[in-house]
Amino acid sequence: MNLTPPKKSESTVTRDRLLAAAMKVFARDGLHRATTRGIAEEAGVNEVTLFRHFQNKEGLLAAVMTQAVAAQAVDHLADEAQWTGNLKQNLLRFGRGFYAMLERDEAFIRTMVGEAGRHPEHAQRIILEATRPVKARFVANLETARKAGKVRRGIDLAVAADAFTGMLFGGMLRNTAGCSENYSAETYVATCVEVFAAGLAPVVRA
Amino acid sequence: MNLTPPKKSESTVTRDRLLAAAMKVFARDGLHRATTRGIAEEAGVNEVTLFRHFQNKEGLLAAVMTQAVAAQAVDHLADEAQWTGNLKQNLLRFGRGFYAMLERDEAFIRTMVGEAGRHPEHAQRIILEATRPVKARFVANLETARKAGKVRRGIDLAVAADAFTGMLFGGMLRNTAGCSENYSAETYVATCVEVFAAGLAPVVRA
DNA sequence: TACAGATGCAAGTAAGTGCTTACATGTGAA
DNA sequence: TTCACATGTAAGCACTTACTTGCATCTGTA
Repeated sequence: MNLTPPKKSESTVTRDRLLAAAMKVFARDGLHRATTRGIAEEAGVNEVTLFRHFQNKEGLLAAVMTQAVAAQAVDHLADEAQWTGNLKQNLLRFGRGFYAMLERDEAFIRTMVGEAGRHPEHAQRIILEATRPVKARFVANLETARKAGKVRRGIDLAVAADAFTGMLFGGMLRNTAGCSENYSAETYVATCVEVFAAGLAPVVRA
Repeated sequence: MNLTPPKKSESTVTRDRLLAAAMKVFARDGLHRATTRGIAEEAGVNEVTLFRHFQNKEGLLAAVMTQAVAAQAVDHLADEAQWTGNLKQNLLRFGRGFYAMLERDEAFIRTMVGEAGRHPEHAQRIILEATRPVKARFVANLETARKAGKVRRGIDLAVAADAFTGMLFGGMLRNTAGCSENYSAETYVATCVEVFAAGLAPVVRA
């Protein structure tokens, strides 16, 4: 059997198309329901070519995961250069951007959540690597705000940051499932920011 | 037909064992990966018996969903009888109970999240029916607290309630995936409560 | 031109899947 | 006993899936 992966520049085009198609089909149909035939068809490529590039379906999945991490690139969301003015405005801008990103990748995120129990190491790596830089900057910005006296003490800001993103995350899953009654996604994000900002605000003493 | 069958027939026992096994295997392997053979084996029942009770795999899934809603029964979590004392303590008790429930049903919840895009009507129904009573009471309690002057105005408490549970939900998904660094689930819940309670607290004027 | 790597195409294999059919066994009630 | 009913056993069908093999075709380069 010939296992040597092709590695010329022309083949990388095919490889990329396969990766994009796999990402799409995996997200749409789930990891198990997705078929190599369907992925090859989506890529406009022969199924055999798929196996020539990635030895098997699992290899393809691993490549998709690895690429997905690099493709996220949402660092700008927490860019400290933009973190001026009052805390609430910053949280609102960050929250909106973060939520929009979650909504855009909803399908893929859902399958990741569902399959995380079956592929713990993959899921853990992808989540950590994809969110680490954003989270680090977000936390740093919160701590800067604290030094400026805009955030009270007594709260672990790393945990609070997870609480904030988790709030948006859980809300997005609920909203996109059609389980939010009588309010929009924007309302949800705004409420999250309102409560979170007030929750971090320094205590006013009479 | 016979109107009074108080005796639990043998058939009902088999049916319940199949439902329990299906719930377990669906949660463990995912809806598609789960096989009728595997479910029957888990139930200690012949595969043919499965098809005699539920016409097909989809019928079994529907029955599992229907039963899952009834099996939740976590209304007590937001029981107003317990909502005395200060708001933060109540939120902490509610939050801990809610989070524990999420953690207990993690596997099933994950597959539901993952499959929600493929079974929108089922997922929506199960989420709404399972969470509606809890949410209704939770919101009612928050509004009672507001009337007592413990919660500020200008916030839609129904949305805020979703934000709180969403925060716990998102955190549970992250924690159980091993993506929370350096802190425990209890710390997470406590931080959520700390921030949320402060976020709802009335504004103190100097 | 000659060659090598990348792809397409046709066909097939082994395994697994949902689901069915036919028949035998046990049990409780009339 | 007799009989209906729930279940077990064995076998199989029609289909899908991951993956393989062999060979033809194209394309860029030396």
